[in-house]
Amino acid sequence: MPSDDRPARPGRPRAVPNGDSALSPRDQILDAAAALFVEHGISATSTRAIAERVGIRQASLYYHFAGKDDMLVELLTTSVRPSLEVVRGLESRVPSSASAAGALAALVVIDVETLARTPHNIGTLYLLPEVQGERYDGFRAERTELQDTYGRLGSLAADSDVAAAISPVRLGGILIQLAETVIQLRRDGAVEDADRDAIVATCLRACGLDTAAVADARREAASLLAAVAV
Amino acid sequence: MPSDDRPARPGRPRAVPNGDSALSPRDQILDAAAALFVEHGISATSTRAIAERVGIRQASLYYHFAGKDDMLVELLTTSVRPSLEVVRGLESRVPSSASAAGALAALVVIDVETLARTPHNIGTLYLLPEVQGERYDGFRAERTELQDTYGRLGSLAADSDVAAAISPVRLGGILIQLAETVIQLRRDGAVEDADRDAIVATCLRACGLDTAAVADARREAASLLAAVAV
DNA sequence: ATTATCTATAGATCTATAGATAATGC
DNA sequence: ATTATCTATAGATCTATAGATAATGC
Repeated sequence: MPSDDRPARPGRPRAVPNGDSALSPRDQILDAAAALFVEHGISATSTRAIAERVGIRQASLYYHFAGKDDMLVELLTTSVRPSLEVVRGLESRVPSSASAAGALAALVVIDVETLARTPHNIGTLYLLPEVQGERYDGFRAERTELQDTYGRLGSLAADSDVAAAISPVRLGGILIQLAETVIQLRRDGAVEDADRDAIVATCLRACGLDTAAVADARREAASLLAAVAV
Repeated sequence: MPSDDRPARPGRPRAVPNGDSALSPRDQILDAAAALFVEHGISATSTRAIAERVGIRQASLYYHFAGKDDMLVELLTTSVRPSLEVVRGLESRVPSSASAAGALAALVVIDVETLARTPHNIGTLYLLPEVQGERYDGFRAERTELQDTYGRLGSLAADSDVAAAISPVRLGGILIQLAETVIQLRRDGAVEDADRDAIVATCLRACGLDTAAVADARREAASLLAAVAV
């Protein structure tokens, strides 16, 4: 059996031995905090509960984090960062090498995919009242940047009737909300391909694209993403 | 001045006199709890904080409610109930006296309006993790009924391409989420007519309706609502 | 010596109950 | 007598710090 005892790190051993997590203690804590924050909320999660889930004593958390807030900040950033990075690359290609509709479709695909894969569905954390405090302005700014991109691409992609009726800011709010539908879906159960497809298509239709235009945009998105792919 | 001293009720007077609220003590408590739950979350709101906001002592809450849970249940129900009632009346008119698209438009208008007017934006409470517990099954069932109605009306109203691509359940999830965009908008600031219009139009477009069909549905919704009006 | 944990605990809550009290209403 | 409040408080947390300890690494 390949029971490799990973390079034992210095420090007093845990009262309850580590189990087999390959994660650093820091990441073990973040993972436990994420699961509990999502399930019970932030204030309802005690530092003791987090520690218990990790398998260490409550006080030991403070060696790694200043407190729950500190953990939260790190969790929040991981939940937008990936979309944001792809997005920054994407927008620069419009309209020279990509249509706005194609780029929007790609954005939605990426964002939905990121949210669908996020550990413990931490996208839900954004909805919690604690996160509305100034303490998290930095994170909210990143999310706003994402929303603005939705607004810009959406307005560019929009059919003239939609563009006339809905301002970019409003459209951005609606589109990001649509993409985030996936968060709610995950709450209720598994997210299937058909769910993702439905969300992407709805975002495009929200901009006034018809069935043919939707199909075109998706095709374009697929190749765009293949080009940017990791 | 019409400073009518409302019929003084029996009971020991408050240490800090009532101010001028026309609400019953029970409703004063609900109102304070709503504001604090929305702003800080449920667990982060102490019974002491609620009492303080009302202007009574912490222990006095327990004369009216068994605890925070008890208040929450009541708040949640007020936030769906109104939409639900109108909705039950609405659906029965399809397709005899109303088209599905017209009825869907009416549903969205009502729901958005209800959420836009709800005191302290208590629609946000639904998003909190505490509400996912079984304790609130009853409430969640009502919300599911609303979602199902969105799914049924949406699928009936849908253009054949959309109907083929998106199942009623999924469509219901997407549409209710769209309507609830108004909750997020309220978080950021005032909700304007243009916001409501944008949401209603987007729901219809999500079903594959084009500009002309959207306009028709809205017109129909207006007269439907006039007929059901309070 | 450094690192990562541990044990112990102070101080600050927070919830919910017991029992007293100050009004009204009969 | 009934009602709606009050005061006081027990018991259960919960957070964050101080200081000890058991490893590794030099």
